[in-house]
Amino acid sequence: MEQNFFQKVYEVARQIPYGKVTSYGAIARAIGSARSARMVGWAMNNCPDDVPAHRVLNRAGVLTGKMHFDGTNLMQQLLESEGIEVSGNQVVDFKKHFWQPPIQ
DNA sequence: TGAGTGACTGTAA
DNA sequence: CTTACAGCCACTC
Repeated sequence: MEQNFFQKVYEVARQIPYGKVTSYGAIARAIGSARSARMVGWAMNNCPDDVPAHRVLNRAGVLTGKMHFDGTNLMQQLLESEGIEVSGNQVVDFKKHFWQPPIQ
């Protein structure tokens, strides 16, 4: 299988700058499948180590995938280490840290 | 081959 | 304002 979809997801996810975050929908739109936001999250389930999955959140800025990380608070700590404030499972000033991936 | 599922999103009530 | 529902695509069983 080509797995082109996954490759595109990873390619976009890798472009997320340090200290920035984006949403599944934004990535889905960037790869031309705006309605495949769920698939983006599914792709993250197989995320390679070189893909900063902790910078990918849902539209509300909530760490929906935090449970998929080894540590219960690993995702939050990674974000905080990049200068992003996290309250509980939600990012503070999400829009401020939001990064729009380039539409291909 | 068909039905079920998911790290989501947007609109409706 | 908050809560619910339906749509969506790709993948697994």
